[in-house]
Amino acid sequence: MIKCHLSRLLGERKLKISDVTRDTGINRGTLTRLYHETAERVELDVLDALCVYLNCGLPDLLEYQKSEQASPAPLADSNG
Amino acid sequence: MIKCHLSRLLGERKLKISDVTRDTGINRGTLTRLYHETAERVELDVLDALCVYLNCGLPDLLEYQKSEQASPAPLADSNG
DNA sequence: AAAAAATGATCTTTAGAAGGTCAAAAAGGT
DNA sequence: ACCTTTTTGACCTTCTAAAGATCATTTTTT
Repeated sequence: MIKCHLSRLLGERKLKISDVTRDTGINRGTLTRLYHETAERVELDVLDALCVYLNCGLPDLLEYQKSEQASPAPLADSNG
Repeated sequence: MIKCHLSRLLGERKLKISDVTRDTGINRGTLTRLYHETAERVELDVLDALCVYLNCGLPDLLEYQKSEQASPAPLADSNG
């Protein structure tokens, strides 16, 4: 699954959602969804603006947490 | 800006867009947009499925390239 | 306690992914 | 070379969730 660490990042910096909205122009509803991890999509512009604003990399904001590998990566040069 | 390295990842693995569509169920149009970096949004489920399928982390797929950033402490007395 | 600010909830609008189809381009086989 | 199959790009319609706005509640500040 994809984890969003916006709440942690804001907490560490003692920032409020309203601060981020005010300073970046990102919609408050969007930030709220990311904060509470209820967002299902994200605009790349938003990711970019958050990385700029928080001065962090994408991995700090979004993390892929491997749960289980259902199917291994396919081999390309054996067949096909 | 946010760079998407799907084309590189597929190239390295000698995979075609059609392979990914077939194996992951991700919409071909979505993959095409990510491949050509014309996507403006992305579903978190898609990122997750791609990381699982390509057995890679999010940073391998999406990269934040710092270009310019907001200055937290602008200079007032510079002699420009 | 009052005022201001921040947040959660919800509604409508808008943008773009999902899903499908068609034609052109590659790839494969005879 | 030819023909067939697969892949891909382009386009259209449908559907979903972010954008934008507003209201009520909660929290913070004075």
